[in-house]
Amino acid sequence: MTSTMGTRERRRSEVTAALLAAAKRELARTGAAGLSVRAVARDMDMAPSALFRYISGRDELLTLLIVDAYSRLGEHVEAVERAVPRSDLRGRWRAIATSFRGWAVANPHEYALLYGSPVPEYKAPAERTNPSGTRVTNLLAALGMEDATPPPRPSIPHMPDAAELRALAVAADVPTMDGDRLAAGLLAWTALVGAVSSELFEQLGEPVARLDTLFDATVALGEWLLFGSPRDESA
Amino acid sequence: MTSTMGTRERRRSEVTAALLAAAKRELARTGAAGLSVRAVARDMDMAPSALFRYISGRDELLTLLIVDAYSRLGEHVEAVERAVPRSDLRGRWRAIATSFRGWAVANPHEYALLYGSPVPEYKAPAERTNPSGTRVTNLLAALGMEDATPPPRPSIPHMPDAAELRALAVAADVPTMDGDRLAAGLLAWTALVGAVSSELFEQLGEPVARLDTLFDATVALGEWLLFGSPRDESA
DNA sequence: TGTACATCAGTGAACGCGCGTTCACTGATGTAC
DNA sequence: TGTACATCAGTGAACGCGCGTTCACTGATGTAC
Repeated sequence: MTSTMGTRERRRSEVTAALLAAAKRELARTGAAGLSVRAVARDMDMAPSALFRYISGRDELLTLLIVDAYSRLGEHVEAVERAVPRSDLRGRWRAIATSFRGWAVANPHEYALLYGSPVPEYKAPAERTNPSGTRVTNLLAALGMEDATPPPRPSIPHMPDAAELRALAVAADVPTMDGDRLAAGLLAWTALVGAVSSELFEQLGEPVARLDTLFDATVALGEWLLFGSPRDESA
Repeated sequence: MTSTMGTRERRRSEVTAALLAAAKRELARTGAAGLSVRAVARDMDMAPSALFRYISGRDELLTLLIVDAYSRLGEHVEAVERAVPRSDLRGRWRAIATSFRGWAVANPHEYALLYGSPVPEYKAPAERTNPSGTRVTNLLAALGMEDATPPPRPSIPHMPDAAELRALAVAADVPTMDGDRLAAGLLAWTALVGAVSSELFEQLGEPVARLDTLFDATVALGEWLLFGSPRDESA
């Protein structure tokens, strides 16, 4: 009988959806640090106290927003990546990187919530944020696992030694991935985050405002880290 | 007669210093978003209204903190870099990168203020933050200018074409630097920021908590971007 | 050196504001018979 | 189908709080003669 919903049940899910929508509008307006229960209530034309029937407090509002943002980001990146032929590993990386940036630029406050400074006095509950929070990096991990060829790229000098990398692979939950490839993936990922954060948080100053070029270079760098020079493929 | 200061003048500079010190304590305690004039006054055992003799309002408090943080970061990185022999360009890069991270880890809230999400409703006045805000990147730029050898490293595939890079060099205020080197410097820089932000903002999840290894790899990557493989030097 | 006046630092009360959260309430929806 | 009671959603007033900023004030420091 879950197909027919009573008035109450239907209304409850409607209000829950409206609450999330209003919270997202508020987030886009003021950013995470300024988010307030009362402002969300105002946006919904409801009494502030009413929201406590749906959330336990301000912290849960933040958690809701984080989970939603991770989910929408994951959805977006997955969809773009899915459109690339499975065998085109390099293209899949490029799709991940560019769609990640695209979403961030379109949703700057959400991006800041996920990848910017932590909100003071708030600690996200890992058991709720983890499932959606790892979707993008999971795509990267899958890429690394599918690439069956032995590490093809010239080793970066002074790369941490194999033992440490093996320990890292185990710790990162991909114990069968070889260490070099894992390190390459993590490097590509942090470089990507750094490029997007630098762009969005406006740290590079006006001169470098048009960053498409720099971003292209970041994508190329990641591709090289993951798969080596294209020339190497024929070899 | 600037050598002798009257009671007023001396007291004024004492209080100004105490104000900055108190603001820094508050920043370390609550983070930038929660910073308040009243809390700083409380820390100084003064009436909140008294502070308005020294600052124009909350925004100036933030500006003061930003300038101070950039200055101390710059001081720290410059000091460490200065201790490396001028001819050891690779060592100078490594000194910049590791001391940058070291300062960030020791001063997480300051780092977040400079390189994390922007504070909502606050726009830093560029004319005040620029001089100190560019000290670290200036060190990098100097490094690039001193390295007289032609771009020694294997070109990263799909690197943006020369014309775009030339435009970027002009825009970035180092018109005489060749484009490849500039792109390499910017990549190394954003990768560094990404590695440090990922670590400090705890985005990589518990498993990868011990990140020394990953950071070493980031430094190695930057070195390779800037100077190529060590083998190339003999060639 | 002494006096009269001007400048300035710091106080304390007050302003209006928005915040998170609690609580007794009313009216509508659901359930048992 | 109709009635009696239970459950639940939403209201509105209230709580105590911290915030930024203004303002009239007092008492100390500096200046002119």
